[in-house]
Amino acid sequence: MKELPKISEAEWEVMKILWTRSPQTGNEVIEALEGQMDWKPKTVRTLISRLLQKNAIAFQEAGRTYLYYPLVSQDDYVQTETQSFLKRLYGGAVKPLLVHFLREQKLSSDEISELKRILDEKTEEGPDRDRRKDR
Amino acid sequence: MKELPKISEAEWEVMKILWTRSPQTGNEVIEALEGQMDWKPKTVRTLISRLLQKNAIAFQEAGRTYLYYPLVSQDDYVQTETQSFLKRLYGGAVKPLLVHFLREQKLSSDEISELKRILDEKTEEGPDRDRRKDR
DNA sequence: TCTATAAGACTACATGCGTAATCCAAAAAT
DNA sequence: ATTTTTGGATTACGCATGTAGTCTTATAGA
Repeated sequence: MKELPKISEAEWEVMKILWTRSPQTGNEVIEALEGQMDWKPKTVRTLISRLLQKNAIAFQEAGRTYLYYPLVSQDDYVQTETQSFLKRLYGGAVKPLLVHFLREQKLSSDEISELKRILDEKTEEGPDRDRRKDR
Repeated sequence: MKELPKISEAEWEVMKILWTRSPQTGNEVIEALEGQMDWKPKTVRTLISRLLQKNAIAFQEAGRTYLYYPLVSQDDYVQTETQSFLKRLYGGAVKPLLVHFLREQKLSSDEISELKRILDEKTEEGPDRDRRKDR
């Protein structure tokens, strides 16, 4: 697995914009964030520059301006971040977190059904079979 | 809910030590982290000082030295951090995270059973009842 | 009693981050 | 052709963080 660049919280907002649609010009990104983040345009451009340096995004030139697009997938990111989050707070153990959430969170009956269904699938699959290679 | 001080990653390691046992002297904390974190003693003391400033911990004087203890509970912390993590990565929606984990993670059959049991409890409880006051 | 030690206080310094402003060159407007 | 505008590049600056080192003062040892 390649090294994913560290994306800060503010940078993350920019990434989200580019993940939902890309490529986009700087101005488009700025507009998309407007009203939502209360950042000056220059601030957004700074974030874009930093994401470029980190190789989290890239651009194609389109005449006088650039069209930016992500180089890392949101999925990879969420995956990695979640992993390190878990490690930090729950010592890497997933179950305590799951228990915590299943207990604490409001879930609709539909959601509960869906979760149960997923658990059922896992049961059938054979819970203790060697699944090392399955992803 | 009171404002929890922000605890950095390095500081978190110190907190973990104090959460598992307290109060402890600086040296005890330093020893506890030794071999585990590869920090110079002074580094640990800096972290302790910062945690003091942030009111994350406090101390009682014990003769020539201090006995440190946490002022915030690990539970509160994990709770808050998890909340903001979720908001950041999953837009606050718990279900996608649960789905993600139930799918991706290795869980033993025992664990699966336990999770199902918890879901069953929630079902009985009446999924859409107003549970605002239940914690 | 004088001195060495060591705990805690204070200082240090590079890097990352949030939050921009200024500079520069090319395109657009006049 | 000259001026204005505007994207993008560069620079700014304070605070947090990781990672310590130095200073000070009160005990513990000689």
